[in-house]
Amino acid sequence: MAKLQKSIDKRNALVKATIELVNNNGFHATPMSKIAKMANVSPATIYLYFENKQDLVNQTYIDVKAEYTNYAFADFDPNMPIEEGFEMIWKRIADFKLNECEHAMFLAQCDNTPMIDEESRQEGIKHLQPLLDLWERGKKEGVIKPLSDYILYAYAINPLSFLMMTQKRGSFTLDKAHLEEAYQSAWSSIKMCK
Amino acid sequence: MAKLQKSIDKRNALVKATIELVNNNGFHATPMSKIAKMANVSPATIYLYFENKQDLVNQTYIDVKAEYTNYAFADFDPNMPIEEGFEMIWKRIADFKLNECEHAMFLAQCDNTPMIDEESRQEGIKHLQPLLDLWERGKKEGVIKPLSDYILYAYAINPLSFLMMTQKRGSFTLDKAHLEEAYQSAWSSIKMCK
DNA sequence: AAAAAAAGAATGAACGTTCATTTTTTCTGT
DNA sequence: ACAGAAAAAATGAACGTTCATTCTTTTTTT
Repeated sequence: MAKLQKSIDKRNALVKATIELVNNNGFHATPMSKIAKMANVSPATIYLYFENKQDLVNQTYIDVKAEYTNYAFADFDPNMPIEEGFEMIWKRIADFKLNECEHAMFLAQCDNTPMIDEESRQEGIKHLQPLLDLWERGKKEGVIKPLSDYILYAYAINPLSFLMMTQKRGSFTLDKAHLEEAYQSAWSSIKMCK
Repeated sequence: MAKLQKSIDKRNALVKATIELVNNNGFHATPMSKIAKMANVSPATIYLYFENKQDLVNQTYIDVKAEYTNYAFADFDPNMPIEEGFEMIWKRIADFKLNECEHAMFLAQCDNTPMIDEESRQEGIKHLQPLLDLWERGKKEGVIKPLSDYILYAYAINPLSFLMMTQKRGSFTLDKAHLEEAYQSAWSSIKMCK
């Protein structure tokens, strides 16, 4: 176990360094040598844990995506009432984007860039299923508008990425009150009107 | 004029090649030599038109951003009624993201990446003023929710970027009906409820 | 003929990756 | 429990390649 533990620590340090450097400099300006230095490791050691640079960034993406969805669904129970479940998930996602914003920024960069392999991208999407299931149920119950999942995501969830990004750029800070406003906008854009 | 024209043609070809290559391969995988080849120009010639690679990508960004806002506000008149003006701008933006989606994708990539200088980013934001002015007027008239411009943009405009991206990835196509639904979601997320 | 624009080849630096070696960990027999 | 052999992990230096940029020459325009 001691041996395995050490390996995991090193792998995590490499993933962490990748996130930080890609966030600050972009993929195009983060050489393996810098990643190694930041993780306190020799460049050659990276290749004991990852096949090559592409594999490192793919695996980092999948790791962070999994962390994101675990965080989002941590307290969620598929039997909850629709609105309650949605609010819980939405607020967990908002928390993630604000508290773990290094990780959220990394995902935003990956999602708009050809820097991740298509295969890893697909892998990352899978974990979102509970939210899609909730929407499906909501549509059947007549609580959620009968729109494509993509449109629902675009209006209910994706705006948080934009807000996180502008906040990170310093032009604007998202306080408690803003967050409640944003939640109301999100919910009202997907709920069935009475 | 012949000379000037020729120069402009060459500059445009370089900008166009940059957009196409960065879209398909990412900034990290588009060398100057490929840009030159695609523009039918020697690598050395790039440096007659641009200081260096960073300058080329900054200028490309500003060019595309200006094209975007020109397109968005082409038929807009600041004296229009709020809702009519918003609908016009929104639909022009939607058109741009669907018809000029190479350019829209390039902007999406730039906006979530540290590949553009902060100065050029600021330069690109300026042209959005007419929309902010419209919202300001809407808030005064009690037609638009009194929210921060960033939140309004996040819910009313930004979802289009996400939809364009997923459409480009082929998972989904945004038809006329979808577009009308999306517009209704956008408007209902920012309009004052009666 | 002079000036400007463009070209291809050249340059030095930086990159991703691998190689030969050293260090650390694990295993074995006593 | 422990010496020491075997295996595994880690390293720094080195390799070949590719890159952004520049230099010198050629071509085109004035």
